[in-house]
Parts: sequence; structure tokens; C-alpha cells
Amino acid sequence: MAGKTRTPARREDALSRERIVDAAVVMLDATGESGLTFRALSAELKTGPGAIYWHVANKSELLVAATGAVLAPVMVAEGEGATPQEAIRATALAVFDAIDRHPWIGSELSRTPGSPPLLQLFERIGRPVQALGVPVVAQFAVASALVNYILGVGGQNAATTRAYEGEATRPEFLGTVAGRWAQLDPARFPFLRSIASQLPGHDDRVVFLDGVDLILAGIAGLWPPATGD
Amino acid sequence: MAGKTRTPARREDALSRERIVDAAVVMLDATGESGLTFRALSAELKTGPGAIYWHVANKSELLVAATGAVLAPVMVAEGEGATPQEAIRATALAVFDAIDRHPWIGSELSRTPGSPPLLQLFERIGRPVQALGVPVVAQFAVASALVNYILGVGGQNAATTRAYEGEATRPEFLGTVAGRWAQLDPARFPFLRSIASQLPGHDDRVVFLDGVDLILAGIAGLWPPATGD
DNA sequence: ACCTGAACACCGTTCAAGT
DNA sequence: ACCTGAACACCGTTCAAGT
Repeated sequence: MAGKTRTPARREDALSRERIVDAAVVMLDATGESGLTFRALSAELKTGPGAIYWHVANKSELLVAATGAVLAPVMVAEGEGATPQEAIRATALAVFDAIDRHPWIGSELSRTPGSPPLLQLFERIGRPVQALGVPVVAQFAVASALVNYILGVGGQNAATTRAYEGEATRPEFLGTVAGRWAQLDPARFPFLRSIASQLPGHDDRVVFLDGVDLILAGIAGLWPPATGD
Repeated sequence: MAGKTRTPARREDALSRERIVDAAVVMLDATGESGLTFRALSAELKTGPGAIYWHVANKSELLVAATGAVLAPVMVAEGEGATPQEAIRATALAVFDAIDRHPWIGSELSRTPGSPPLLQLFERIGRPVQALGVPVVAQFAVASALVNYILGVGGQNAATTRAYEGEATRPEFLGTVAGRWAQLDPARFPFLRSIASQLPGHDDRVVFLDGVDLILAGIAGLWPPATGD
């Protein structure tokens, strides 16, 4: 009488879309986008490559699903109850950190325009933008600016981090980037050379949030909050 | 006596890095990044695939070179003599249009962090940022915000344009995007639904420049221009 | 110095055949 | 319904051999 048809034949090793996506995330984290292969993935899951296609249409869909799996918990956790500015900062930083932990989601999100994870991020940013009193006609441009800034700088940060990984400690990575900038032709690259000395010692997350605040300042400047009532 | 050793045996069909890059640009414009193949490219140039490797190290370097070839004329042409704001708007719009004409340079620029074309864009944006009186410590964040906004929105625009290409006239593309947004779950996506009706009829380039102006407004708000002397 | 093209070591995806 | 794994149609890259 105990557990007759309760759990319906859920074999331990049964393949499922969820197991496939989870294994894909692990593989993407470990070896990057080029390391995710239907052969390697099916070997990890102890099947043939064709088995995966029963649960997932193709590699593109698998990447979207993996990005969603990583981003979903981040999207629900952050940005409750505070001011609109704080809500925007919170989701921005949460996504920045997620890209830093899983660098492949950055390029994936900016490659696939209408994917569900990107829509979620847009929605998450757009709501506080509305709350700030941005007029309807400008809301799309403002949300676009924020989303593209987040994905762009987040992806850039993750890419440079990986590029100089294993060279030394973190401050030294930046030293390497700055070092290359400092050696550029002074006639052609005066700007990059002049800020090369400023680069080391900066906290990437702080610089990232400074950029978010810059856009928030633009909002406050163009559409000043109504005072009194 | 006429032209003894002037042009040194430049055969008509001689392979060169320049000819390879030019052919790659044509191929990328026609068939996109997935269409650029060493086999197809060598067929076009009437050689074997191995011949290309004498002039170009690998596919990644070829993509960087192709991006540079497309962006170089754009970078020199725009943004002379005007105010810093106008210089920023001019290069922003020039890059936006270049990405629209050659969608593959968008993803290429945001994939390869330290590539020469990206450094050029950064320099081109950073100079007027300096001229606006942004303090040195903030110049990197401000230039980052602008560059990532330009590449992000430009890439997004090009991607959606191509995704709905051949469906109808341009306003109808937007109708399709907006149509999908309008059908989203009202409980989960109130923001996207509310702006879906605003989307059609907007000029993408104008919306893009509105976003640039938003960041410029942020600069003016955080670091007001010194009045008088 | 520069080009040729076969060969190597892979890919994503399909599909007959199994259970 | 779900899985297996060989096979198809490709890739980027290398490299002996040519001129």
C-alpha cells in the first residue's frame, strides 16, 4: 500500500530536459561555449548524441535554456521594496555578478534578441524606469540604455577577467590591460594612454555601478521628479 | 625607360592580405558570420584553403581585420570641429549605421575585448568625454557606458532587422516585434506590454540618439559645465 | 616566398533501428 | 515514448609537396 502510483517510474538515470540543461550549465562554466558539445554532453549523460535531440530542439535552444536556468533565481531574488533607483542598481549588480560567474550568458543574451531571459531582464529594468516618471515615449530608449549597458560592461568585464586568468592576482590583470594601453601610440591614442594609469586599483563593480548612476542621473536631469503634491 | 621597376611584378591575381580581407567583407555582408568559411573564401579567391593561412593567422584574426576594414573609413570621416556632444552623437550614429549595414561587426566588436577597432572607437568617444570636463577618475566609466550603449543597441537593432527581414516593409517588422510583446502574459510582463503599443512608428535611429542624449544628460547633471571663467 | 590540396580532428544534426 | 549510435555533411587548421 505504500506509494502505489506516487512517483511514476522516475528512474534514477532517466533523461530529461532539466537534467540536460543542468549538465550543460556545468559544462559551460567549466569549459566555456566552445566546450559545450553534443558529444561531450551525451558522454557526460551516458547516452548517444541523438538522445538529447528528443528533449531539446537544437544547440541554440539549449543555450537559451541554460541562460534561463542561471538567470531565473537571480531575477526573483533581487530588487524588492526599495526605491526605483535601488531596484535598478540591485538587478544591475545581480546580473553583473551572474555574468562574472557564468561568462557565457553575456554573449548569449546579446546574441539572441527576443529570448525569454532577455525579456525578463527588460521587464525587471523597465518597471522601476516607469516608476521614476519617465514618459511613455521614452521608456523604451531608457530601458534599452540600461539593459545594453549592463550586458555590455558585464560581458566586457568577464571577457577581460578570463583573458588574463592565471597570470597573477586580480590587480595584476588590470595592470596588464593598463600596461598595453600605456604602450599605445601617443599620437593616435592620447585618451586611452591618459586613463591607463587610472585603471589599476579600481574595483570593477564600483566602476560598473558608477555607470549605472550616470544613466540614473540622466533620467533625473531630463525628467526631474515632481516635488510636493 | 618607361616604368622600369615601378610596379614590382604585381600580378593581377596575386593573393594578398588586403584582397583576402576585402573578399571576407563581401562574404560576411552577403551570408553572415556563419557563411564565412575558409573553403568558400578560398573558392572565391580561386585557391586552396591553406593559401589563406599564409597571409592570415586564423579566422579570429580575419574577423578582426574585416571589422577594422569596415570601421576605419567611418572613424576618420565623422565628428570634426563641432561641440563634444555633437562629436559623440556623430560617431555614435556613424557606428550605428555601420552595424546596420554590416551586422556582423556588432557581435565581433563585443566579443573581442582588446581589438584595434574597439580601441579606436573607445578613443574616439573618450576624447569628447574628456572635453566635457568629466573628472579623470570617471572618464573610463563614462566612455564605457557610451561605447557599450552604442554597440549593444546597434547590435540589437541589426539583429531584429535581419530576423524579420523579408516579412514586409519596415514598419511591419516593428509591428511583429510589438505584436509578440503585446501577447505576453500581462501578469508577468506588464512593462513590455505597456510599451508594445508605443513601439511601431518609431524611427530606430531617433530612439537610438535619444539614448545617447540620456547619457549626455547624465554627464551634464553630474558634472555641470563651468560657467564664465 | 608563396601556393596547392589532401588529410586530420573535429563539429551539429539526422535517422534507421532498437526497447 | 524514448533511446542508441552510425552516418551525413560539414567545419578550422595543418602540412608535405610543389613552383
